[in-house]
Amino acid sequence: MAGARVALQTRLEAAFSTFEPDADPLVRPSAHADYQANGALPLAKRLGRDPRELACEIVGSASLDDLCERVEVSGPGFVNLWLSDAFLAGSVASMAGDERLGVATRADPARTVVDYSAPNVAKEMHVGHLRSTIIGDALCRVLAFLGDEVLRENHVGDWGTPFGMLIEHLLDVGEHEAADELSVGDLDRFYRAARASFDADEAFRARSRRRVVLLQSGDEETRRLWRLLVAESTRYFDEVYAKLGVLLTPDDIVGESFYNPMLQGVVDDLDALGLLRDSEGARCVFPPGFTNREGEPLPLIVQKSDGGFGYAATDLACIRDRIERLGARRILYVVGSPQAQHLEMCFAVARMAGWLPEGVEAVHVAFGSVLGADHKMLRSRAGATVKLVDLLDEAVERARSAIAERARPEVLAPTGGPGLGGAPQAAGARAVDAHLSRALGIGAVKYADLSSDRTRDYVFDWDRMLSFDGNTAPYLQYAHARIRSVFRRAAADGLQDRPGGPAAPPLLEGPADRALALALLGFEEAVTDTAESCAPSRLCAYLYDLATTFTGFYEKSPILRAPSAELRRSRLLLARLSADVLALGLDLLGIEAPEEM
RNA sequence: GCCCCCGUAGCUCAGAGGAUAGAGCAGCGGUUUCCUAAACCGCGUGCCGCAGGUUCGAGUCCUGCCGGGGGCGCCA
Repeated sequence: MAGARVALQTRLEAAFSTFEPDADPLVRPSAHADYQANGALPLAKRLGRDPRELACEIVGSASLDDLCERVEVSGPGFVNLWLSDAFLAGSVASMAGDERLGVATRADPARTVVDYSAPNVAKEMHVGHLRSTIIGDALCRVLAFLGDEVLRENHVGDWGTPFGMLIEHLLDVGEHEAADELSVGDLDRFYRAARASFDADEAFRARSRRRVVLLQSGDEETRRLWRLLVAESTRYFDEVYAKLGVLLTPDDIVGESFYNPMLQGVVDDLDALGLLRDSEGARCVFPPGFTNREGEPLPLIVQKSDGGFGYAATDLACIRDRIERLGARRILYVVGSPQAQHLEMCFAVARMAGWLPEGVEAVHVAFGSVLGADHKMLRSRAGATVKLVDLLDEAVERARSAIAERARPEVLAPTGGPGLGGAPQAAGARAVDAHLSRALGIGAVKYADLSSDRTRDYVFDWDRMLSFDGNTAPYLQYAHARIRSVFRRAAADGLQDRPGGPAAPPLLEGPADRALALALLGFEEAVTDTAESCAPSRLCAYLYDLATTFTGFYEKSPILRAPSAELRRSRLLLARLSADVLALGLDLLGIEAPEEM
């Protein structure tokens, strides 16, 4: 089944094509009708016809009778379309009878690599990793739901010159002590201490440089120490991912070290293709169209003047590997916008080398920075970068206290009472279900990130994201929980909302019921649109619109107290489907939808 | 200096070349014998940064400027 807009578009395309092949009817949601088609105006211009007259002819030749109850040409040549209740109700019924809620899988699923998160070994995860992780994870879920074969790739920074320093520091601290420190998650302290030794101590610097050489040359003991750093960090990342509730697992990690053996081949092959040039001792490719501050061609440095490989070499090896070995047809890089030029250059060079062939897409899914209330890059009060775990813990804590302040008694966990081994509670504090706090707090952080246009910077604001009003996770979660509560009540009253077999169409009496049906039918397009634009904010906007439309329905159309049994059944169907769409939509964003709040 | 992104209500943000530019917050006022009031309803706002251009039609596309952010050779 297709969404309502797509159905109208398809029918009108047939009518338009008799006047001009491939003319686009431009069907859009409308304030003046259910939908409007704007395509007659530009077509009339092209054909040199009177637009209103042409619109009337098109409407006359279009077969819309089974979809629309009313079609009207308006103004200079807009075509206003009102769906028939029969079509609306039938579409809702078939959506309700479908496990995928009417969202078809793609006709041409693509093997898609999603490169996201990318923390660094032995370094703290900070808010910069937050956006990549959240956005990338939502895209993975949406694409997988649409049937794409999604390969999650966590391009962890686990290689390079800093590892000489880190390993030497590891030895200074002692392996076991260092492992403890790393697993506790105080990675900044570890890294800073290593850095401090490196900056202050000439002997340490010399050791570090020797250690890098040992690491590169495959010295077994050095490799063992390196693996120790990687393993402890991986465990730490995994804890953060569990806290965040994202799909990433240790199996998704393909660190920079993985590409190390391929780097010489990248350089050699670029050389053989005649793309390499020496510049100030470095070996570079100069893709056309990129210039530096003097207006001279800008190099992509693949091999540094000291013989080491630059990160560009790794990124090129990576693109190559993803296409040749993994068979990717699409690669999404969920990486901050500052890296736009670097990625564009890598893509350009990969195309020049033939590694990124026609028909394979490499996309920079760029995102802006997280800003504090002062509109500057988000920092802690002390001015340091904000640790991601601290931020997540604060989110859960803030959600917990918001719930304790306002929640109804039944969602508060039973208090264990003193002396039962639980932590003593502050005076007046009420115990709150930990899972609910987590669902709300983490959901709020994720939704705040996903709901705004990812290319823009966004202002991080606890009060706004945790508000139960406006375009927030708690609002959507509440809308969902409230619907579920209707069904708990229905069950308690012995009402069965879902008889076996396919659902009978709803009745759609009254504007609120009808508006809800119309909103529900927009789900498929919201999902496909999100996938196509790699913009989770589209799905957020849809879900918020659905939730507000449902709320209008909830206020105006009594469900359990509907005047007739038939109307009650109809409204239960609409309510059930609304809750299911909200839950599935939130799930595609990686956000939990608690049954009760 | 060059390149990229962004400028929409007091604030945070939506806006698919289409009709009268929309939400939420904040402010004021209302709604609970009623399925979750963590909700809902009502009330006001706009030189869509500025100036040109393309178009039947521009917040949306193009050019220039102004303002903010970022990038611009061996860090990733």
